[in-house]
Amino acid sequence: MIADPVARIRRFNRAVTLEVGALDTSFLGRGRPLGAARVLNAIGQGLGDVGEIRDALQLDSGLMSRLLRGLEEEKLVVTEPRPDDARRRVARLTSAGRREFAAYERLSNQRAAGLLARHPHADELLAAMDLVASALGRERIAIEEVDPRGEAARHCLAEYYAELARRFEKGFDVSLSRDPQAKDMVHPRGAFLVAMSDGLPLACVGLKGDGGETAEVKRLWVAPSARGLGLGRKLMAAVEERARALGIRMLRLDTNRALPEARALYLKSGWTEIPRFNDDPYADFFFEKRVCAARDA
Amino acid sequence: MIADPVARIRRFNRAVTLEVGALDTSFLGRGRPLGAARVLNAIGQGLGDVGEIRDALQLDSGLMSRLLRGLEEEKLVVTEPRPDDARRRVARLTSAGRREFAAYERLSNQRAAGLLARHPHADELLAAMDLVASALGRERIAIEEVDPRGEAARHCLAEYYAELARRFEKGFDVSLSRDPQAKDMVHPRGAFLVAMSDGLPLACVGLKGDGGETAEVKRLWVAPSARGLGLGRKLMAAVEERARALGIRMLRLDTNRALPEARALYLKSGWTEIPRFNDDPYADFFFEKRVCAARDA
DNA sequence: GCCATTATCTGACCTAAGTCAGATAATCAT
DNA sequence: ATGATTATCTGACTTAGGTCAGATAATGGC
Repeated sequence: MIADPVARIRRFNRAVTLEVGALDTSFLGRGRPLGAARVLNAIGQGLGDVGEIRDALQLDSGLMSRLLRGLEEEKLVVTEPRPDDARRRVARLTSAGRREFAAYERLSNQRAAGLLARHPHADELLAAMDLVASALGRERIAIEEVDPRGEAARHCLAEYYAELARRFEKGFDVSLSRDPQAKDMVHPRGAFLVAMSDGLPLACVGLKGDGGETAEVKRLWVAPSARGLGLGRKLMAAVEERARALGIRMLRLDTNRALPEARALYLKSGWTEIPRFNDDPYADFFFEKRVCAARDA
Repeated sequence: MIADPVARIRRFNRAVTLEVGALDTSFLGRGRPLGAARVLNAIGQGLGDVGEIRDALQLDSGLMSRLLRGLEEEKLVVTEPRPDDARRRVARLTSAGRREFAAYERLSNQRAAGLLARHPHADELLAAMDLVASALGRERIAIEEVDPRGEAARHCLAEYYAELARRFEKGFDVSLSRDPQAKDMVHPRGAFLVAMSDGLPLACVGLKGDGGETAEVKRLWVAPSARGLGLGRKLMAAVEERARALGIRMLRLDTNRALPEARALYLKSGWTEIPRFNDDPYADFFFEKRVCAARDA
């Protein structure tokens, strides 16, 4: 009873409400109501269109308008009609606005850093926070196609290689593996997909093509804090879809015996085991799947 | 940069604000503003004194008074002066109030249960939530003396035995260990202390005495989600203090080689290793510490 | 018994947030 | 060109939450 799951969630809610409540009122620490601070923050994050901000913050149009007027009176923001459609207006920060936005950012960062400094095992705390945030925000996870040399992809790949090094019996050295060139994983030969959750990349998969009708699926990885959310399955479906759009007819992949959950996923989602098709020292199992085929035929 | 700890904490804050914000407005789901719902909830939790509620919810006395009048008008609450001091008033729920309180409880429980049901690895999510809640609430962890047969103690001991079974090479069977009688761990022979964090017991330790000047420290355990917060050290200090108050002059304990962190704690906090003093099959190391001695002498 | 203290309540007032019905002006479809 | 649609703004109004200066009444110390 005392460890009743529901009671534990409610304890979590109380703990977090206290902490996050303090965070909200810290916005008031700069003498501006929360609503105005939120709008300033949204503009600082890069939102410009008034309608966009309104949607993002779920504000009534009247309220939005007034908050914007207030920020204009403070000379933190200027608005102007959009050249291509003069009904819409775009807002941007003045230099004073940028200073003020930076001050809010600093405050938030200080609070977060303070929390970390107070906790002796910051790594575990962060991992737990990631897990909770991913679970709570699972409806807001979006699959995006990104540049495999960009920040999000590099983050995923670094975590992926580190995990292989931990899990493979003999460790993992990326230079021994058949490392695909990044240019084989960008349009129009291939693609690189990541699952983004509020700015944090949680999972990735690469599609490596050579311009022909066959391509290879590589680098499937899901962050430990996001396992169980079905991201592997979603990414595999997305990469198949992407391959179909690129005119690819046959997909292949290889995997290692130290990754049983990956093999289970492939078996479960329509892949067929085939004989070895390369000499990668880390590859133990080989699969293929035809795309563009009639469904369930 | 993308995995910058501060950015990750802020992502956590955003995810949780959305979830907890929805929770707050769900209080509005019963047509009552948040303030009134909070007061009703506080009374339902057992707070009676008006001043106590005011302190707990951090409300201005004027606002508190008005919220209470509102609940009285709704016939959910009655207040009366306290017999021993007629300046103070106590509030309690009417039967309609109890029904309303129960409805809020049901709503909260449903929300929590819904969250669990949506997540495939509920255990890990709960463990992560416990860890975050314990870290955020570390200033609000209190050490209490409890009955070793009570709910909090039984919860700790069950977790403790389960952990020993996992970590000992040959498993753990409590019947083989020299299990102290509960009556040896209550006043005036001994004590049982738990560290409580908002209703959840996070750690425990027992002091087993026989009425003489020597006693034994047993059953030191810290929940995995609370390790690194210094609770082990705090409990050992508290149990020493408690022993001193009971007139005990010498403490002893034994521990197993599979628990290196416990041994390190004893070595670090002034315990002396001594020869085996019992035939417990699970004991590998033995320590003693003199209490009532001059500090650092 | 008297006075300072304490707990609660009341009235006056304020700000933040949000709602809603038009007003205004630009754009789109025909 | 004209009427419907769209984006934003303005004014009037409401509710929630909160502050503050006394009012009221009970208590405790002397």
